[in-house]
Parts: sequence; structure tokens; C-alpha cells
Amino acid sequence: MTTISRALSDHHSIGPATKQKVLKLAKKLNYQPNHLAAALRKGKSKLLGVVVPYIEGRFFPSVVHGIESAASKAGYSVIICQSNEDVAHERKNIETLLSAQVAGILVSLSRTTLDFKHFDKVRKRGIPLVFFDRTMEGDNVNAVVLNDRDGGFQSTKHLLQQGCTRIAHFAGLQHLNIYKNRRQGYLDALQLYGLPHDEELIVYCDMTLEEGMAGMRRLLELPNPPDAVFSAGDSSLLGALQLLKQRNIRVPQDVALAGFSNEGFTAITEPMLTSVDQRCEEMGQAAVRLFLELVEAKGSTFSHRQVVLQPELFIRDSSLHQNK
Amino acid sequence: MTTISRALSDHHSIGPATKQKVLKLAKKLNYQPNHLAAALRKGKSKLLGVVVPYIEGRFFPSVVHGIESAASKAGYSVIICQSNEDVAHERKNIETLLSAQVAGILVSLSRTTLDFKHFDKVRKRGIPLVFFDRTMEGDNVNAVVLNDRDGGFQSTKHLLQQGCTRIAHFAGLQHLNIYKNRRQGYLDALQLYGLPHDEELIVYCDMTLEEGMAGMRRLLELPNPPDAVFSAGDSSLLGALQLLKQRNIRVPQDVALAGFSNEGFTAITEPMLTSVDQRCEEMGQAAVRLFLELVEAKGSTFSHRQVVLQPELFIRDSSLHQNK
DNA sequence: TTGTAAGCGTTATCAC
DNA sequence: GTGATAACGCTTACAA
Repeated sequence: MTTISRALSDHHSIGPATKQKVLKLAKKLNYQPNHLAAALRKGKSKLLGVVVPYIEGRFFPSVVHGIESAASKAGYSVIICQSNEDVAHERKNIETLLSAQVAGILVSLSRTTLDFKHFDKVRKRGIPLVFFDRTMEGDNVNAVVLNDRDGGFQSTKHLLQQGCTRIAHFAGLQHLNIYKNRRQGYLDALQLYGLPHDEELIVYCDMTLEEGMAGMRRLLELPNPPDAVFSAGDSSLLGALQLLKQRNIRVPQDVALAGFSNEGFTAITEPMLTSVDQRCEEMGQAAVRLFLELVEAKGSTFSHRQVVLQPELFIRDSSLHQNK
Repeated sequence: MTTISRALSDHHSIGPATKQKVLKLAKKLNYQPNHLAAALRKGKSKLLGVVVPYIEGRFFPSVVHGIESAASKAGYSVIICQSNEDVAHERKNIETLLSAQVAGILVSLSRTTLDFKHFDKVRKRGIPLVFFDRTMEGDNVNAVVLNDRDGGFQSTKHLLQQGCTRIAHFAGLQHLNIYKNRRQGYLDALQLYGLPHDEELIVYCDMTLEEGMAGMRRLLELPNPPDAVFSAGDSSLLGALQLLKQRNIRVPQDVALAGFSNEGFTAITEPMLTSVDQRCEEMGQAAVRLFLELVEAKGSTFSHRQVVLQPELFIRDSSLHQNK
């Protein structure tokens, strides 16, 4: 038995002849290793758990794609769970993954997660935990995030450079780091250009098409409406575009637009939409890389680590004020 | 030990008092069940393997979403693998899933899969195998598919009803059931209207934007160009639309367009694109349901079964010949 | 109703 | 370099 095991797992202390014989017979008998048994014995599986709020749109599918590719290269299989933007569900997902004896867990928080106790158990068990995109605040977490603040900054600065002077912002839920930071970047840019922080111009809403339309409608009713909108999401920006078109307000001449996520449709609308790319695939890969580092460093005094990816602004017609 | 096991798994023959005591202590001690050990002992895990060609666009992410939801409801965790449209990779995926001792496997074939030997092992081991969308031919498979032929038929018939008389077709790889059937539906409709099968009007290409543009370009060079295009995919149709716009050819007045997949962007283009919806979520759910039936029927003489979902044509402006 | 003991397929330890 | 033995955490005959 031992010999067989050694032959199959490329162990030292085994004669090359014996090894060949074993391998040959294994193939002939159609031997199938049982990872479960190995995991049980070793106390370490080759399963990697992933929890995402949902699997739709461009972002999460792409990140998952990146995760799966990188994990698979390192010999790990990926277990996917959806929290459906619900903490209770998220808690259950974590429980499930722990029971499945995963080697590590990658999480992007649900929007209803305000309490983080369910992650204590993961840490206590010494299982590598990496957040991506939507993360817990604090230094004692491992996380891969986008520099959302810089994304908001770049985008807004670009609008300012185009000559816009009254820039509105569609802001998402402020308890989520990503939306908070995008808003902060927006404010940074305004300040750099000496413009006031005007809460009247900030619309707090969900980043959906409908709420984008509603938000734009509200902004147009202002005594002094904006000449640009920076949205923390693309769908809401699309809503704004559609409303503006309905009212025959020209984009970008009357109102310039810039969004966030670089969704596929931004290159299809007329005009095409300027947007910040989130490096989805890279984020997935980086998360796996960080996980692998944590596995390597097991037991040693590996301190927590944040990986920050640099966003890239894709400038398209919706923000180019050629005719202004 | 037995008592503990019984208490935790809601077994009969256990005193309610003992059971409560056990559960209480378990909670207090932060007991975490080990599914791996249970799976090893029982010879059956609660893991469900899924192999898809890739995780992008609208279709596969949505199907995976559906699978995950349904599986999770039935107590299964989902392991995702990508074949990257490569048989070799697909073979490896299957191997991995078998080693992980999954309870079942759901597969959508890679486009390079022409040989199916790697699935024999799955069957031989008695592991439920369900294909979805891209499936093996034959009666001895379990599969959930869309009625692609009817989708092609409906779409083409709709174009004919709009008064089109020279309808071209962007056809995908013909060894894949889905593309073969969409083409067949197209031919069915032509025949119904007494129109000839004209190979000149069929462009065999990848369903990408670029190839759609190229295909449309080729069709326009015909001595007698088409007055409509039915594409087996939406991206290639978008390519056609863009080319037509470049050349100031009106859609739908000069050339009507209809596609397949009901991608998100079909409701955003101008004009919006008519397309066939593939019921992605339902397909995922149906695949899981079929898998669960196979588990139930274990050992009994459950014959193979095909589930066919009915597509739905979403009619939008790109195909409405109001002005013809 | 409860307890005992065996075994699922591996691998780590130790002796040869 | 090879082989016997135990153990990982759980379930399930079977005995009490």
C-alpha cells in the first residue's frame, strides 16, 4: 500500500523500476485517486471556496473566470457560492465551505453584510481568507481591491479637463468600500479644481438603469442642472443616457457622461460611454495568488496584506466635449 | 459516537432528551461537521461538478447562476470548471471532478469535442451525467437543451412575415448541435414559405462581432444581396448592424436583423435587436432537476431523458418592417 | 434507545 | 527501498 502511494505521488525513496510497474498497472486497472480520502488524511483539501453576491453582469463572472483559471493552474478546484446579496445566505455559504474542508476562502461581501462575526470562525480555524473588491475595513484582512478612489478621481478629473464645471455623481451604498471610495475620488478631483462639494449634485441610488433614469430626472429639475455626471456604475449611467436622449439633450455637448465598470455595452451605446475598467480577471488572479502565498506562509508570521490594482479609464465619446 | 452521529443527522431511534443535550454541546463546542469524512464513508459526496466552455457573456454565467441556486437548495455545493473550448482541458476537468468524488457532473461541451470517450468513465462509475445546451448526439444521454430548431424557425418565420424574401443566415460550427439545429430551423421556415435553400446566403463563421462584420460585407457584395439576416448568435449580428450603419444602409427598412441569445445589449442598440431567448436560468435549474432525478432513480432502470426548453422570440425594432 | 467495532481510501510513522 | 500498521472523522451493521 505504502509503495503504491509513493509511486503515485512521486515520493522519494522508491525504486524507479517499482514505480514504473505500479504506474503501468494503475493505468491498466483504471485507477482513480480519491482526493477526499487524501484530504481527510492530510487534513488539507485542494478545494478553494468562493463567495460572490451573484453571478451576472460583467464583473463577477470575469473575476470568477480569473479565479478558476489561476486556481486550476495551482491544482485547486473551485467551489462557487452565491450570497444573493444577503448576509444570512453568506453566513450559510461560509458554513458550507468550512464543512467541505476547503483549503481557503475568497469572498466579495454581500451588500447587506454589516457584521463580520461569521468570518471569525474561518480565521480561528486557520483557513486562509481573502476578500476581493467588496472587503472588510481594517488592516487585519487580506484583500485584493481596485483603487476605486483613484478611479473616481481620474474619471472626474477627465470631465473637469473637458471643461465641465458642474459635475453630478451617482453614488452607491456608502457602507460598501467601493462606492465610498469612488465618491471620495470624485470629491478629491473637485477639490483639486477648486470646486465646492455640493451634496445637491450627489444622487445616492442603486446602480440600476431605472434608478439612473430617475436620478437624472431629478438632477435636471435642479435650478442649475449639471453639465456632467460621473456614475459609480455603468447601468445607472445608461439610464441617464436614455433619459437625456428622450429629452433631446445632447451627450456630451450638453451633459457629459462617465461611468464605472467598463461593462460590455459601454462600447455599443451611441455615443459610447466613457468608463473605468476594474481589471476583473486580474483581480481574480491576484486573489488566488494571495491565497497561495498564505498557504505557503502557513504558521509563519505572515502579516495581512492588501493588494491594490490600478484602474484604467477608457475614454469614449460620451465625455469628449469637442464642441463645447 | 453513534449517538452523536444520530443526533446530528436527525436519525430516528434517539431520545429527544439525549438529542437536545448533544445538539447543545455541539453548538457550545463549535462543532464543525466534516463533509469529506462523511462522503468518504458513505461513498457519496454532496458536490456537483459543472464543466462549461467558459464563463463570459450572458449565457454561461446565467446558467451557472441557475445551477448554483437549484443545487444549493438541494444541499449540494457546485464545483465549476472551464474547458476553455478545448477537449484536452475538458478531459482533465472530468478527471478532476471524478477524483473529487462528485455526486454528479453537468457538462456543456467544448467546441473542439468530437470524441466522447472521456465520458465513458463517468458512466462506468455510475455517476449521473447531464449535458446542457451543447450536448452529445444520441438517445442514450441525459440532456437539457433548448429547442434551437424551433428558435431558428420562429425567428426566420417572423422575418418572412415582415415581408423579407431573401434571408441570409450566419451559421455557427455545424458539428455543434445548437448551431446545426438553428440552421435547420431557418431552412424549415424558408421551405414553409416556398423559398429555395440558397447556400450563397449562408455564412459559416464564428459568432463574433468581427466575423459578423466580415460576413455582412460579403453578403452585400452579392449580385443580389439579402434583405434580412438571421444570425445564430447576437455578437455577429451586432457586427452586421455596425457595418450596415457605416454604409448608411437602413435597419430594418433595407435589411432586417434577428439574432440568437437575447444578450443584454440587444435592448440597447439602435435599433434594438430582435433575438431568441435561451432561458438560461431555467436551463441550469432543469439540469439540476434532472440530476436529482437520476440520483433518486439510482440503480433502477431509469432510461435516459432529454428535456427540451421552448425558446422565446423577443421582437424588437431591428426586424419590424413598418415602412416596407 | 444506546454502545461497539469495522471500514471508507489515503498517507505518516516506524520497523525492516 | 519496501512494507506493516495506525489514523484522519464519519456512518452503519450489529450487539447489548
